[in-house]
Amino acid sequence: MTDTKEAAGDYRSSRHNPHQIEPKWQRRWEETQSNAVDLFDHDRPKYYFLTMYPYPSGNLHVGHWWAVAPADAAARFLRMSGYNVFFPMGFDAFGLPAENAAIQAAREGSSDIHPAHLTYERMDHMRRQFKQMGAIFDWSKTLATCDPEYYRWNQWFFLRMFECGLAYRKESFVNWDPVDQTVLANEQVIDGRGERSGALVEQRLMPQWHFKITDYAEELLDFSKLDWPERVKIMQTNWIGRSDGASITFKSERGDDIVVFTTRPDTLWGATFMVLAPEHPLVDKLTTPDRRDAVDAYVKRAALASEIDRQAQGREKTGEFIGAYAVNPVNGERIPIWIADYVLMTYGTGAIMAVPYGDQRDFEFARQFGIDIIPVVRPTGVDRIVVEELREAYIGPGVMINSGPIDGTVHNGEKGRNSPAIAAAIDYLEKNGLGQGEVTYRLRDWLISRQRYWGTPIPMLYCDACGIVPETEENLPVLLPEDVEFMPTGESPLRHHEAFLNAECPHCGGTARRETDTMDTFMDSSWYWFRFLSPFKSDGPIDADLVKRWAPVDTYTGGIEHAILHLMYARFFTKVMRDLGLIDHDEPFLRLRNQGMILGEDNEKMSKSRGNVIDPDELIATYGSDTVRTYLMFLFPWDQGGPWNSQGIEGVTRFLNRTWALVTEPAANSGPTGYGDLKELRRAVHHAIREVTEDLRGFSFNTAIAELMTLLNVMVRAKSTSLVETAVWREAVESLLLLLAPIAPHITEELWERSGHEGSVHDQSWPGYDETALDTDSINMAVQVNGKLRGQITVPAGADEVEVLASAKAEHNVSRYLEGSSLVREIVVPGRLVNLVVKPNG
RNA sequence: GCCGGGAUGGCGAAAUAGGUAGACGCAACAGACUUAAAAUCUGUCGCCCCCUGGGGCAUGCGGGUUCGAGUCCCGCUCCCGGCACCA
Repeated sequence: MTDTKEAAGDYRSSRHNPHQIEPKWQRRWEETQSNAVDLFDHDRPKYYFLTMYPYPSGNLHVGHWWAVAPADAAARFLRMSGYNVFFPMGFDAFGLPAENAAIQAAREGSSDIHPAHLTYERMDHMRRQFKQMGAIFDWSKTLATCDPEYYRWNQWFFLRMFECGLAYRKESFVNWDPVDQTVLANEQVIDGRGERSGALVEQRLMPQWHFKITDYAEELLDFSKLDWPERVKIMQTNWIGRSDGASITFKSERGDDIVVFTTRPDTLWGATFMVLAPEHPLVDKLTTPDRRDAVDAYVKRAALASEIDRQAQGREKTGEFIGAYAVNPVNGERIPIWIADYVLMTYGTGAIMAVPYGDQRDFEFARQFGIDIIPVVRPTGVDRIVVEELREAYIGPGVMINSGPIDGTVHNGEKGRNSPAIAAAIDYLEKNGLGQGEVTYRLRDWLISRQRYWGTPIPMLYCDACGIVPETEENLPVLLPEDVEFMPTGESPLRHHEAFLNAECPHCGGTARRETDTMDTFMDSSWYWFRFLSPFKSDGPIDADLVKRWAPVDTYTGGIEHAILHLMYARFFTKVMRDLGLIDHDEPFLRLRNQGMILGEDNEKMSKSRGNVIDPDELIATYGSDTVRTYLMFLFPWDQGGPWNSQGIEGVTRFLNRTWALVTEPAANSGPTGYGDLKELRRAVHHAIREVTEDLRGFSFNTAIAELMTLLNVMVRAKSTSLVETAVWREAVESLLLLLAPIAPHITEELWERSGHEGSVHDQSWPGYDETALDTDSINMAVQVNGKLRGQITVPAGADEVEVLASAKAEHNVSRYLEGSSLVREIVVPGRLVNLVVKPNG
């Protein structure tokens, strides 16, 4: 204890001291269980508000605050508005970083880091940090996905999906990350590199578990029940990639069927060659001896090339003729068969009919290798098409030519049967048994296997006698063993854990080996919001009654980076649960809002290596939680994000200090009350109520705070008058605290108490506004002459057009512009402006 | 290349059924209080011209519609994000 400290304390006594009041209220709220949610409360309408749960990285960074604090304000606002709000928080606790820490330790010869211990420690720490934020999370309903009582239900779902064929194992080309030693989903490969490791991804053929998300492709394209940002819906739609077209069966000269998919069956008569993917199974069979060496070499080169290399080859088309020919089913033309890496085995059938006239890639290929081009669509206004003069493929609308039975039909540029020419072609194919209309999707099945330790074990067994056998439900959970030794190579320790590996076959009782792959962690996040409702339920994954009452989630918030992955898997999983009879709704999250990203002060993504990371703990130590929360919400629009600015926080500190002083300091009460002051103050209060209510409803936190600052400024000016004795003043103070409560929960609670109120400010009803209080006696209007602002007038609120015009014309500056001119038009926008249109005389 | 989103003072930003551009805040400048500083309070603050009153120009660039355009239409430039040989 020192004198200076005392003095500082005295000096600051009239200032807001967050370090004193914030811990005080956090303690009080915990003691009184004020954040406890009664999920069985029927009296109020329910509201399930969810924000994406974090990975337990060890510390809340400012991005967590940026994502969560405004969501908390929105949830608090809804609670005051009369809803029973459930706003839970938990941890996405499985995943690579914790395991990598253990592997790193193993490399350094130490073995005292275990992902489980590390993860639980970090979760404890982050839970304490969340409490400092003052969020209304009910911590009695939380979950961690690495808890066996959570992941056993992942396994349970897997078994259900295996039973109905939605989970299956197949050997397929997968993205192998050589650094993380695991397979990655397509979604985790960015520009040919592993999303996490940044390593160049290799193509490997491995047996892997998949979920049949493609069965739901069509339903996933339906967003009609969702209030979601347009761009998220567009991103998912593009990812699913629906293509409307036809599949057509060509025959090789030997008689093999070669099925192709095309969106332009109308151009079939213009097919002058065929291309197979290098991996296509028919390549080997059809290649002629004289082409064998060249084809083999090309196939080998294509297999070795990673995705990024294929792209790096640029626009130049490569390929090899395989010596064989196919027959165009509609006209009997003999066309050469090529292989080329621009045709992908993973899309469509891995084979295409090539129409150089109507497809840019085919055009480039044909030009590269001197293959014929047959024009099949004549654009309007063009009489003659000179093939030699074509610079690029023609993909626009026109009349079909050189196309036998569909000659003269019109391709209007639309997709599928919406184009008469395409419809005619499909009709022709179907009538003659050569093909049929078909829809394909870019979306592929969800690759769920991960060759990692720190995840949910896939509950499957390999029995020498019975083959692939599912674990029985009674044996769940298949526990992840803790006594494992991490390999410096990064290989999963499960592969060497005898006690885990050896199991009894549930079918024959013989010996079986356990699957050592674990599940993609997106499995965990595909149903976690159901589990929040009953985290300790031991006889099933979800509580059907509570789910019926609370699901789906009313508002979900989180980063745009999950626009495709997590959000699409969650939608898929919800539909699967519905089809398994577990729930009866179709969509998990009715309303979605994405926050933008908060960047470092240098306008770059925050990262340790750049040294631009903002530490929220330091900010709180200096300013307190309320200031940090409020500043984050004030800084820029939440859905936009932007760079952190360490200067601006002072403005919010001042705002909260001024609010503190307004409520705690005695009024000067000396000045006179001006005429209309009372009404003006009341107008400002009700205007603020209206604006803040609308802003919080629409997640416009920055403008809500600006409005509160405006109200405070009005009140500070009013405080020096005798207004403070009035009921209007008391209403103003109460309203200010209520409107600010969701944003800055601690200071408002303290001031609510200090201003003599019983109970918590957070248990109060959200204020409503009085429309009539917004009326004014007189209105300011702008006066324009020929659209240019020339003056201002003040007119009585009820003034009619004649009065307004008279007043406008009399305005001294305006009248100057009217002299010597004749008035040709008068425009009055009530309450806004007058525009006088004049023409010079003569 | 295709699909989204964006561009407003020195800075973060407000304002769209077309109607007074720059609310709110930061920074800056000037002043008050103070022995001084901090804090606080008051004032100024888009650019340019001018004598108070005013005037001209301004929402990325160029056109258009309109009495009136940050807002609507056409054509560009740049920035950010997603997808990327998807047949």
